[in-house]
Amino acid sequence: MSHTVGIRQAQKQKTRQAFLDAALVLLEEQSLSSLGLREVTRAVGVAPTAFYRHFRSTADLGVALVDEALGSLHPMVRTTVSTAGDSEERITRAIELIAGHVDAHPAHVRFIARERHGGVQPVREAIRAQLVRFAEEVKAELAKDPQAEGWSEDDLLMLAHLYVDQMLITASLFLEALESPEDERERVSRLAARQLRLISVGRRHWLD
Amino acid sequence: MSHTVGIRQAQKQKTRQAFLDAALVLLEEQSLSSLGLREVTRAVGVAPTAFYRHFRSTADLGVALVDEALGSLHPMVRTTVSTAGDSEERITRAIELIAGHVDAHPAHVRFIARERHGGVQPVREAIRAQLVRFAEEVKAELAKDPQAEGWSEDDLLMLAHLYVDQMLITASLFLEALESPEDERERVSRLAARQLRLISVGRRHWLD
DNA sequence: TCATCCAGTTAACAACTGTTCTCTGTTATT
DNA sequence: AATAACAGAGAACAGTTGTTAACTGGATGA
Repeated sequence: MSHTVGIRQAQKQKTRQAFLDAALVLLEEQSLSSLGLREVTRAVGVAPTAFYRHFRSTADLGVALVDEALGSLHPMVRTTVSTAGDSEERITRAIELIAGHVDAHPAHVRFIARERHGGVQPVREAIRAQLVRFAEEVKAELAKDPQAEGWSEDDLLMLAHLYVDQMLITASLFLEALESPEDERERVSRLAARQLRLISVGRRHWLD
Repeated sequence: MSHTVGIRQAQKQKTRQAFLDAALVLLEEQSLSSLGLREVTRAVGVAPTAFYRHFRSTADLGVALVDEALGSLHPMVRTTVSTAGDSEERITRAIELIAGHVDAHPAHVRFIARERHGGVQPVREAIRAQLVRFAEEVKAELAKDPQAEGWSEDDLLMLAHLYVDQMLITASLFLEALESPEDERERVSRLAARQLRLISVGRRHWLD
C-alpha cells in the first residue's frame, strides 16, 4: 500500500522520536504526571505548539512510550523462557538476559517500573495490558515443557504471572544497582537466581 | 519528660495531620512529584505559607506519609507470618489480612505502590528502608519455624524478600479490584493463594 | 502581669504552565 | 504549474506555581 516513506513523514517521525527520547531522559528524575508539555518541547528544541502535531497530551506520549519500552522487551521474554538446557542453566541465562537488557535500556525499564502504578490511568492500563500479554506468552512457552503435564490452564497462567512479576522485580533491582560496583550487582544476581530456583522447586513438586 | 501536650502543639499536630490526609486524597489521581504545595494548602483550607511550618517541601511530606503508611502496616506483617496452623490455613489467613488492610487503608497502599519506584528519591529510599526492615522481621519469624532447620541466613532473607514482594503485589491487585464486583476479588484471592502455595511447596523441598 | 514565642495570614514577586489563533514555508497532489 | 496539505513558529491569554518578607494574635513561661 504505502511504498515511499516521503521526506515529509520521515521528518515527522524523526521529530516524534525526538519527543520520546527527550521525555525518557526527563522521566529519569520525575514521574509522568509531573512532566510538562513545554518541558519536553524545550528539551527537543522546538516550539511548544509543535507538541500537538504528535500527541494529544503528555498522557498520550506516555502510552506511546509504553509501546516502545515493552515492544523492545518482547523478544527478551520469549528467549528467556524458551531457552534450552537444564533448570539451573536456564536460570543463569535468564538473569543474564535481564541484566543485559537493563544495561542496554535503563530508561525504558525505569519508566515501566515507575508508571506501572503511576498517576496516569491510561498509561497504567497500557502497561497492564502488555504485561497480561507477556504472561500469556510465557504460559504458552511453559505449556510446551514436558514438566507442564497435568497442570491446569489456571495454574499455568498463575505461574506465568509469578515469572513476569519476578522478572520486573529483578529488573528493578538491577536498575538500582546500575551505578554500584560490580560486587553489588553480583549480589543481586545471586539473590534473583535463588528466588527463581525456589520457584522452580515449587514448580517441580506442584503436583504432589 | 514532656507531660502536658499543650493546646498549641495539639493544634499544630492537628493541622499537620490535615496536611497528610489531604495529600493522600490528592495522591489518588497523581504522583507525588506533581503534587503542588499550594494544591495541598488549598485542600486543607489554609494559607500556602502555612505549609512551611510543617514541611520543608512536598518531598518531605512524602517521607512523613511513608512513615504513616508503613507504620500502620507493621502489625499486619508480624501477624501475617507468625499465624499458627498448617500451611494452607496460614495462606488463607494471610490473604484475608492483606485484603482487609487494603479495604481499610486503600490510599496508603496506593501511595506505597506508586512511590516505591516513583520520581522522588528521598521517598523511594524511605520506602526501601522500611521494606528492608519488613524483610528482616519476616526473616526472624521464619527462623522460628521448625521448617527453617538447615537453612542458611542468606536463604532465609531471600525467602523473606520473596514474601514481602509477593505481599505488595497481592495488595496492589486487591487495590485494582477495590471497585470491582465480589467475584473479581475472589479471583484475585485464589490467584494469590496459589502463588503463595507454590512458594510454600518450593520452601518445603528447598533442601532436597 | 508582661515579654516571648510561633502557627497561620496577607501581599507581592518572577517564572512557569496548557491552550488558542494566526501565520510561514516546504512537501505532496493534481 | 497551480493547489492543497501540514509540520512547525510566533505571540498572546489567563492561571498557576514556589518562595520571600513583614505582620497578627493567641498560647506560653518567667
